[in-house]
Amino acid sequence: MPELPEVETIRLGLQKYLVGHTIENIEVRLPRIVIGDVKDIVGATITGVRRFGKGLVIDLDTDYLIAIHIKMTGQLIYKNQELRVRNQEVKIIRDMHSFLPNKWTHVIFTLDRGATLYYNDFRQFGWIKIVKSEKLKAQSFFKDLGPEFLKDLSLKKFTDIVKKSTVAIKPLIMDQKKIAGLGNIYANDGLNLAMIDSRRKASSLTQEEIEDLFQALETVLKKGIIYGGASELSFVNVLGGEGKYQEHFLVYGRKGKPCFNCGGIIEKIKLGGRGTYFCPKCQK
DNA sequence: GGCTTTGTTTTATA
DNA sequence: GTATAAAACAAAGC
Repeated sequence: MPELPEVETIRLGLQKYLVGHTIENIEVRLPRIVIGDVKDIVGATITGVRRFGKGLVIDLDTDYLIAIHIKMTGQLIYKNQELRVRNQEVKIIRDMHSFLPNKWTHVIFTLDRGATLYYNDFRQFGWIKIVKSEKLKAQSFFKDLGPEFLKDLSLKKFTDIVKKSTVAIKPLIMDQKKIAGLGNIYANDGLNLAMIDSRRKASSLTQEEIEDLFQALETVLKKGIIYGGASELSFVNVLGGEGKYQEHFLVYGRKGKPCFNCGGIIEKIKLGGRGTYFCPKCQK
């Protein structure tokens, strides 16, 4: 699912292709997705793209910005006349990506120089907010976001968070208010790599285990970014191409298969209301 | 038609 | 107020 590495993959693409483009028009096909007034940003030029946890921010040369959360199934796809040949070379993973706009296209940003940015979302969970830049940190989601891996989460901070919580370790590290960026894939895989039982009470982890987990989570997140994210459900990059991390899952989605670490058979349980994959043999 | 999927978001509880 | 838990929400595939 779109987690830190997937959203970072999108950010890198948007940063590369969108900066310098002017927004000429915005067509909103599903009003529920868009919060704020699109008229406020027509004519603005894109200056940069930032990421906060799983959230994206498109900065403009005006007082406004565009904040986007793609939740489970959102896609941001960039098309450009000049890139047409290149786009065709990108492997298409679902029919829904073949033609744009399609029935899951809810917002269409028409940019200058023949470019278009499509927002697709077949479950329609995502949102696009148009807000004054200074109000970003007052928005829900951004307001309560915790520190994040590979950015502003130090081992010390991580240790403090883990030690003072009585919640099971997996739901804890997936709590965006505590730590931003981890979702079900990377939380499961990181716990397997660190050989820690997802059900353990956070405060029961030793200092050594906390350090192992910190390292393991950074490792799987970096790996996710290197592979361009995991195209498990509907994730694609901004050119509509798929990521490769799903070919490297350690435990996520691998119920009944052998653990790469010890050969134990991976089990699936429900923890904190979410599917949890783990190896009962080596995750202690 | 019920169950499952996820990332918030809201509501309830301690 | 804080921490936690559980339910709700969205749509679609099986």
